[in-house]
Amino acid sequence: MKVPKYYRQKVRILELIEGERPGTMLPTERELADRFDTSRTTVRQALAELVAEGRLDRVQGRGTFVAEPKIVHVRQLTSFSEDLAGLPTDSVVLDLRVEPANPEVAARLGVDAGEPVYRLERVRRAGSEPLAHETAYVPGSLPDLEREFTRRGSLYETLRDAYGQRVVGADDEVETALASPAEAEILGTEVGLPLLVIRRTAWNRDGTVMEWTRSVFRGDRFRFHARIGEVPARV
Amino acid sequence: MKVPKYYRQKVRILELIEGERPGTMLPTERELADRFDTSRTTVRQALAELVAEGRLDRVQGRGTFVAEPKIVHVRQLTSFSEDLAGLPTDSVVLDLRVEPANPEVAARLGVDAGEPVYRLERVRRAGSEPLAHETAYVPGSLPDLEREFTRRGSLYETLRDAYGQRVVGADDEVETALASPAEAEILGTEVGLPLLVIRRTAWNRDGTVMEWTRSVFRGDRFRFHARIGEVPARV
DNA sequence: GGCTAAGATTGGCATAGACCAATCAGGTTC
DNA sequence: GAACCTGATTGGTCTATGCCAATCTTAGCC
Repeated sequence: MKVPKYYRQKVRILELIEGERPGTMLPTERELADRFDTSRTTVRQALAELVAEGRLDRVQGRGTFVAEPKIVHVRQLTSFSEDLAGLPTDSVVLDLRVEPANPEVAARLGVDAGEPVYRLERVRRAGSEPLAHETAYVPGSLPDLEREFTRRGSLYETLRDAYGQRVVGADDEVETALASPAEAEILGTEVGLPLLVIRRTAWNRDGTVMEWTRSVFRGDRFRFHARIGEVPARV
Repeated sequence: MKVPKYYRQKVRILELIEGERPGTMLPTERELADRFDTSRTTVRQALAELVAEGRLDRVQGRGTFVAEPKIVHVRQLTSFSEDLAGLPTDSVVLDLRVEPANPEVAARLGVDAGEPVYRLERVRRAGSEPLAHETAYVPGSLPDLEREFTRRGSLYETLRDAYGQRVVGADDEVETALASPAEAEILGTEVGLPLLVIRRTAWNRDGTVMEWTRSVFRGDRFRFHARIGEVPARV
């Protein structure tokens, strides 16, 4: 099995930070290159993967540091509630408006292209750091949505309490992607880092699609939980 | 918003392959660098991300080609059946043996460290390409497991039919990771490409943990489905 | 004491180039 | 005709280097 040279440096760096507390500073890139007798380019490739895995943080002008472990568990996949396990959460609305459905949105929502739909764009935060960028599309007529939603904060709660629409099922599609410059900016991460993209279609009792949402999560900071079937008797 | 130069080349390459059929060959890296008036290094960085996203395939000595779209949908997250949607599937057993539980496995299975557990290592294939590498740990005493399992092929089916143990619930943890040389070799992919790692804990009616499995999927080829709640009335 | 300017340090980005390894096409040899 | 060799082509890996941008430290000044 061929092991690239940068990968061996990666292993050595892992040994170096083994047991170190988050926030501990690593030697500079130039020093690591010197110490490992290789080029700075190769060292940077090793560091880049460790950053992508959430093991290190790099800050221009300051240095490279041991990162906090991935601790945030999201149970987005498992329930219809919109909150996270444990951490205090808030969500910042970037945009809420009505617009004509583009072909993809129309297909997902089961309406005609061009039909007006609500578009809600948010940034979810856990603690103080950005967690996800979400864009939700909702069909139908929801008078005063902005006011009702602002009052409650939760989309599902608003749909249920203000409009009598209850989500009873959903289909999630999960895949990996890489951060574009726009996504990197919103999520406070770097271009090219791995993301988790989740597309959710949710329906009510009639089988009518109530919502289609595309969520983008930082892959280096978060981990997802999905519980299916019966809850264990103990625990 | 800062857009790195390689990212602009990435967009240009996407335009270049827009509408091209899978298998179409791109210009060589040296030619792209020349045409875009940049260095081969920068072009390669753009190509690397497109490969990681599953848009391109690169083969040393042959060239760079438009990849098949991510078509394989896996519904691992949604059910206890072990098969995939659509494609013919098989699984190759790499190893099946009894070994003492290491601390992590013991904690997940709820047994003491050092206790003997079954360890089943497989490669799942969809069509002819490797899909996932799975290592399952099963506690308890399952006499003749190898024979029973070989006869049926499915672990859940074997546990149910041969040992009267039925899985009624599971907890999945999903996160991104990067391919190690060993994983890249098994999955037929490249070192450093994004993967999806799913760790499943499954229990029976008593709440006893029956299985703990770590699965590693290629992020560039596959997409996951999870259905929760009620199935829609129509569709 | 507090502000500012200058310099050093650190990571970020892009380049040019050398050499290796796999592949393929064409010619040669048997 | 089949097998083999050879050279050209293509992607794979690594190096060395230059300059930019953010940050921190220090010295100087008021």
